[in-house]
Amino acid sequence: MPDVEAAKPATSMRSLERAIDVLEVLDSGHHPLRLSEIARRAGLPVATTQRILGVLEARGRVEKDAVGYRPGVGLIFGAHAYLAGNPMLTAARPILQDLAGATGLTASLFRRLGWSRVVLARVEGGTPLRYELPIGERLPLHVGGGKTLAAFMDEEETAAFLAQVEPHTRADGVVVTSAELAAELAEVRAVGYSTARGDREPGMASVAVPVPEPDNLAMAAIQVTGSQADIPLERIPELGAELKRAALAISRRTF
Amino acid sequence: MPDVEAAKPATSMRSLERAIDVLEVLDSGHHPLRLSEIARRAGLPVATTQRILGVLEARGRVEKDAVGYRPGVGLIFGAHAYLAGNPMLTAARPILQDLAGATGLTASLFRRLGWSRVVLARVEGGTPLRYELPIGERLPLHVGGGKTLAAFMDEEETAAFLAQVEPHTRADGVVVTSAELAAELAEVRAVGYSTARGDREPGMASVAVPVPEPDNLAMAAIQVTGSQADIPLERIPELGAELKRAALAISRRTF
DNA sequence: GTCGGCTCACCACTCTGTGGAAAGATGGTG
DNA sequence: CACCATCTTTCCACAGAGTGGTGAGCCGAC
Repeated sequence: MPDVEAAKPATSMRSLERAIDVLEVLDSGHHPLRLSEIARRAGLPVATTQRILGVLEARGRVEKDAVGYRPGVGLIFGAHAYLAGNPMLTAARPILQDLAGATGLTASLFRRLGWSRVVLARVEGGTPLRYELPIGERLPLHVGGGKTLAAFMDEEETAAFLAQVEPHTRADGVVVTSAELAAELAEVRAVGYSTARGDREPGMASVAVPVPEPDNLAMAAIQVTGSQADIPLERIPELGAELKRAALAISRRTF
Repeated sequence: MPDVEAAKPATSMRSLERAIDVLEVLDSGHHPLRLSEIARRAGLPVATTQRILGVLEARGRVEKDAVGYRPGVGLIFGAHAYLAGNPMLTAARPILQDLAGATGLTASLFRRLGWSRVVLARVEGGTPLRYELPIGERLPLHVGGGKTLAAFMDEEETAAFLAQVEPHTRADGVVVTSAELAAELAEVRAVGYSTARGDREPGMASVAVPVPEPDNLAMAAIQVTGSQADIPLERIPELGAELKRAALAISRRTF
C-alpha cells in the first residue's frame, strides 16, 4: 500500500534523523530562525524540536540568541576534518595551485551531491576575485561547471536529472529548456569538457572537466573561471586539454 | 571531586548525544577509523555505534570505504551556514583585509571554544604563507594569540584555566609553567594585547587583541602573524594600537 | 491593560533504540 | 589450503528513552 506520507523512509533511530532534519533546516535558512519556524519547516512538533535544539545547543552545534537559532561553531570541526581528511582534496590542492598559476584564472574543485554540487577548494588566479571564500557553497548542476558533472553521470541518472530540470533563465538572459540542456550535455560528453559563458554570473566564463574515478563515475570536477575576456573562445580547447591533464593527475594521486 | 569522567551529564536524548559523540570522535581522528575503533573511543557498544554510523552515512554526514569511516560532505553545509551567518565574521572580513593590506602581515580572526580556539577567518598578507586554509583548525589557548583570549576571560575562568595548564614546551624550546603563564596574562591585560615569538611555530611571531563584546567578554580575537623579522620588537606597540582600532571597528559593526 | 504568540517544563504512555549473542566477512599465518 | 583471530553485520525481546499534548510564564504589540 502506497503510504500517504512518503516522507517516512522507515528508518531506525527516529530521533537522530529528526535532529539531522533540524540541522538541515538551520543550514539552509540564511537567517536566525525562531523555534516555531524551525518546527514548522522540519515538520515536527514544537516540543520535540525544542528538545533537539536544546541538545544541539549544549553541544555547540547550534547557537541561540534573542533573535533565534543559528548554526553553531561546533559544526566547523566536522567540515575541517572532512576537508583535511579528503584524499582527493589533498591531491588536488597543489595541482589547482599550478593550474591557477599557469592560466592566471581561478581554479576550483567541486563535488556532486545529489543534484547540486559543493565547492571544496578554490585557488585564486592572477586577478583575485575579491570574493569571500565560497567553500561549502552549494551550486546547481544545470549551469556552469555543473554541466560537466551532469554530463558524466550514468545514463539513468542523467535521464532522471533532465526529467526534473525546469526551463530556466541563465544569468545572461538566455532561456534553456531541458531538451536544450540535454543537447548541451551530449556535446560535453563528446569533447570531454564543459564550457559556460554567462551561465551563472553575467560576464564570467568557465571551463570544467570531470576528475576520473576508478568506477568510472564522475563525482568531482575541476574548473577554471575568469571573465569572458580572460577566456576567449579560441583559448577553450587549450584550457580543456590542460584541465584534462590536471584532472588525470589528481585522479592518479588520489586512488 | 571535579568529576573526572562522569560521562553521564544526565541529559534527555541519549541517542542524539551519542551520535554527536561519534561525530566528535570522527572529527578528531585524522585518519579513517574502523567501526570497532570508533566504538572504543566513544565508549559505546559496537552494535549501537554501527547503527548510528549507518544513519549518519545515509545522511551524508559520514562516509565509508574499505578503510573505515571518515567525516562526510554533509558536514560542510553546516560550517558554511555558520560562517555565512555569523555577523561578526561578516563585519570582520573587510577589516581583516585592510589590516593585512596595511601591515603586510597575515590577519586572522578566531574564537574561543572551551579551552581552545578556532580559526574563523584568515587573510594572507604580502607574502602569503604557503599554507592550506586553516579555517576550522583548533588551536590551544596557552600559546600565540590564544593568550589574549585567556587573559580576558573573567577571573574565575582564568583561574580554572590556569589550574589545568601543565608546564609545556613552546616551539622555540622554552618551558613555561602555569605560574609564568599567569604572569604573562597579567602583562597582556595591562597593555591590552598579547604577543608571541616562536610560541607555536619556530621563527614566527604574532600580536593579538580581543574583540570587545557588549557583555565585556572576549570570546573572539584578531591577530596579525608574520616571521619574527617582519615583526621586530619596536614595531609591536604600533601593531597593538592598530589591532585595537580594528577590533573596535569589528565590534561596532557587529553589535 | 489586554491579547496573541513564543518558549519552556511537566509527565504518562508507547514505540524506539538498545546491546548481547551469533552468523558472516576478512585477512594474516604456517 | 586450512586455520584462527579480528572485525563487521544481522537479529530480536525487553526496558526505558523519546514523545508530544497541555498549561504556565514571558514578552512585545496594540
